Amino acid sequence: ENIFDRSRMAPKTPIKNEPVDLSKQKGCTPERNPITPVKLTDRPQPDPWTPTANLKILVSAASPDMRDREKKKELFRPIENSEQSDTPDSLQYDMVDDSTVDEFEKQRPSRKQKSLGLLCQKFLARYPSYPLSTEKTTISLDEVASILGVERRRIYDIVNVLESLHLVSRVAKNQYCWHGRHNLSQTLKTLQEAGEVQYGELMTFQHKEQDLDYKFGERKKETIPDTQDGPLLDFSEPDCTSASANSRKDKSLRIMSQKFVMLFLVSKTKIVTLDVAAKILIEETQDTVDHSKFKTKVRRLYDIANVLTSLGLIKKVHVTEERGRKPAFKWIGPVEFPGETDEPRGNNPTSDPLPRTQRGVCAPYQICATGKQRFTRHASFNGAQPCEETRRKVSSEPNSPRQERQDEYCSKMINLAAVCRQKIEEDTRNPSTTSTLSLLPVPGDSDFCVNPLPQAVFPMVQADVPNLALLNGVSSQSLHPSMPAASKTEDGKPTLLPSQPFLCFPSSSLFMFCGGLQENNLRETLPATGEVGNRNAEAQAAVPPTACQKRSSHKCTSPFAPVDDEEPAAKKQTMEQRDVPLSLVVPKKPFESPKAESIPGSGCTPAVHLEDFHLDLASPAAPEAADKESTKPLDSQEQEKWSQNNNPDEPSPGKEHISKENANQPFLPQYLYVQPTSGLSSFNFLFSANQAPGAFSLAASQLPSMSVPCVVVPSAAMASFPVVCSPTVTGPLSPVPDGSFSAATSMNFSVSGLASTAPVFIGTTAVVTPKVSPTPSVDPQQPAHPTLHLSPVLARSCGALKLDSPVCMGHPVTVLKLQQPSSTPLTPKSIRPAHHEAFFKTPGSLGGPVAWKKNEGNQTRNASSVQRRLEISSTSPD
DNA sequence: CGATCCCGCCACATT
DNA sequence: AATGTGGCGGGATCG
Repeated sequence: ENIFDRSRMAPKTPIKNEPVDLSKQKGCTPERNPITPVKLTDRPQPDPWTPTANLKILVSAASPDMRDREKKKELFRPIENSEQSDTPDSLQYDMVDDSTVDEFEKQRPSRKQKSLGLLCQKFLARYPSYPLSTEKTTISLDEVASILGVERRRIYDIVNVLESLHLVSRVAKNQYCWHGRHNLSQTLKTLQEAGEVQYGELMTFQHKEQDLDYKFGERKKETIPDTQDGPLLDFSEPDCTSASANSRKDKSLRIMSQKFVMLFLVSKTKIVTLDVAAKILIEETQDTVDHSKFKTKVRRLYDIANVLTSLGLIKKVHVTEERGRKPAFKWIGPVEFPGETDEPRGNNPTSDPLPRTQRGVCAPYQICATGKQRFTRHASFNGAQPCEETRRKVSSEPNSPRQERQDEYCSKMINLAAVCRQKIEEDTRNPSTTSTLSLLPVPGDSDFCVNPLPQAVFPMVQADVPNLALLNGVSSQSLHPSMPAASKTEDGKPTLLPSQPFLCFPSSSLFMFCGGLQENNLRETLPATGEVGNRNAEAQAAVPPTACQKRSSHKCTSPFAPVDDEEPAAKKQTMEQRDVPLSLVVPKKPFESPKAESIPGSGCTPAVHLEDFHLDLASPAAPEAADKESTKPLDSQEQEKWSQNNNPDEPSPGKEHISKENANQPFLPQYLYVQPTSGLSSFNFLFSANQAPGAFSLAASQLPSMSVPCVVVPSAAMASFPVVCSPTVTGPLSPVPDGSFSAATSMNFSVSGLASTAPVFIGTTAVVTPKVSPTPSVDPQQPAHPTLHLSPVLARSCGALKLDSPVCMGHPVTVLKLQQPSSTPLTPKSIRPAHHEAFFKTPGSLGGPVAWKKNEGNQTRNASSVQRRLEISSTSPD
């Protein structure tokens, strides 16, 4: 019976009758040419076309499932088919199915069948990924909607996302022009650049939010205003802006989509959790508060993610945390965008793939090519903003400025940090998942957007708290104890990253460092490992190669020394190039690297990585360790550079300031420092801010590597220490080998200085999985990739550390031991239990713990995760 | 029960 | 005013 109906229906009438979508769609389309389909509903359809029709209706009404099945079937059809032919055919199929269906009832694919992702696939199947330039394909929304059998609304969802990536552009009223992926890389590149910049802003916002939240209204300052501008503007972008016309509406989906993509591109790890993304995206909303809002954002993100997934740009993964697993998405699309530097952004008509003309309209969506322009507005930052160019050039830039920015910058950093952390956490949680972040890998290019700004940051922070910083990771430990070891692998394996320079911060405050990791570094790291391993065996934590901090370097300088500003651009550049990885040194002793040991190393690879982040905290006594690290000589050159830059800074200021509150000096801009809130005081995190999207694909993909470098510094200790930055730098470009060494060296370097004090450095460990390494990235020597992976450090261990001395972590570095390790009792509790909270807080948040708590309550989300970990870590320590 | 996310109301934009 | 767009969130479904 059904069959009949359908057959008939299809051709003839549209489905009015049926409530069911299916029918409508199919049937309708044809008739409806007029584009917008009217709702079926409109007509209530009294008469059933056929007897069967009635049945159908009944059925559908009765059992949604049934309907679903039908739909499913439709869906099932090969996409290709679906295109045109479908319509009619589909009916048939359905019919057939129906009969069978009953049987199948169980299945009821329904919902899934209707998923946006599937719909998107069908949609995409209709058009060539790389259409000939000559042909322009126009897409009629109505047509597509009818063909695909969905409401137009759904098509908008898809198209909006595609438009954000410039795969399509809107030409007119129901018309879109299909561009295909020709420009995708450019777009991504642009987004990446813009992302760096923007993020900062966003991040800021977040801070605010947090702060705000818990605080009473103290909003901090200025920030607020910015918020708005920031993000949105970007999109609006420079060129296109023209129209600012688009009003606000533009925003959402399209912008959200771009931002979401940016997050991926910016993050070292290519993984972004939904909640993190939502938070970031909410930025605008300073309020955040609403839970509902968050929910809504997440919903939208799912929509976007579905489309991106269909495009093959991301994939779903889960990051397991202590609490549970969190949904996350991993970027699987291209990471680097070679060639085109700044391509002509949309501006050039010529190049621009998209038809600019229309653009006016589109414009908003477009991304600003480079963030630069946008920056203008950011200018406030002070020129700091480095667009890519700037960054790159950093040298040119005057860094100095910035105080103002600092704040902003800081905030940004923080945000990033938060993000990173989460990622890390995530990774840690589920090592298995893979999710890791790959941080390091930042490509040389990756610059840190922020960098420039940074200097100021520190000052703000200051709060200080005492103790150490932790990394999350902890939880992971609990999960897999073994893990830790892995990270280390100490054996020197690759894990360590050689290159990173260290930073030490005294004070409690958090700092952000930025280090870009460069590829080179990464690579380098590998080689280094051996050395590293030597040093400390495990310890090595420090070494994370990757970190490149180009910027950081200068930043560092600036911060430290008042001088910063002065820095010669040139230096900066150099520095940048070199990136210094930060390495943190942690007190080594403790660990014996339980982890490492435990893990035989390589074996664990992936998992390990995840865990990676552990910090060693073991003994305060670190100095020795430091020494070890230091052992290696870096490339002199690089070091020198650093030294130049850094040195000045470091020496003096670091210590003091930090210790104090002043902190004006921002160290490395590149990293984020998170000041502990009162509660947490103990930990400080540093995250590399760098976007470094560049990370190339790591081989790792499999592995989750985190790129994020995190550093935790115990505040207390810090004071005593001078800041050390190891400039490890390896030239980014440079020679690989050097790199490795350099890293090491850097470490050494720092150490030496520190040693006396016995500061601790913590490096995030970058663990590389041996296996992983395979990615041949470049030179064999540089197994680098692997290096990329950082291992998260465990917080607890940190905790321990903090006690004694300050710790510095270099993000790229691997941390060596982390947690658990035997010796260290990591348990934080002993150390300072209270503090964890602070962890992620933004500097602003300094406020007492209390405030913090509030936050939790309110926004659990933001902080919560981190905090949780912390807590957990503390508790869990194994 | 949390994660997903379909569905479509309805406001705002455009014609 | 009609129609195009698309924000938004209830609530169903999945896992």
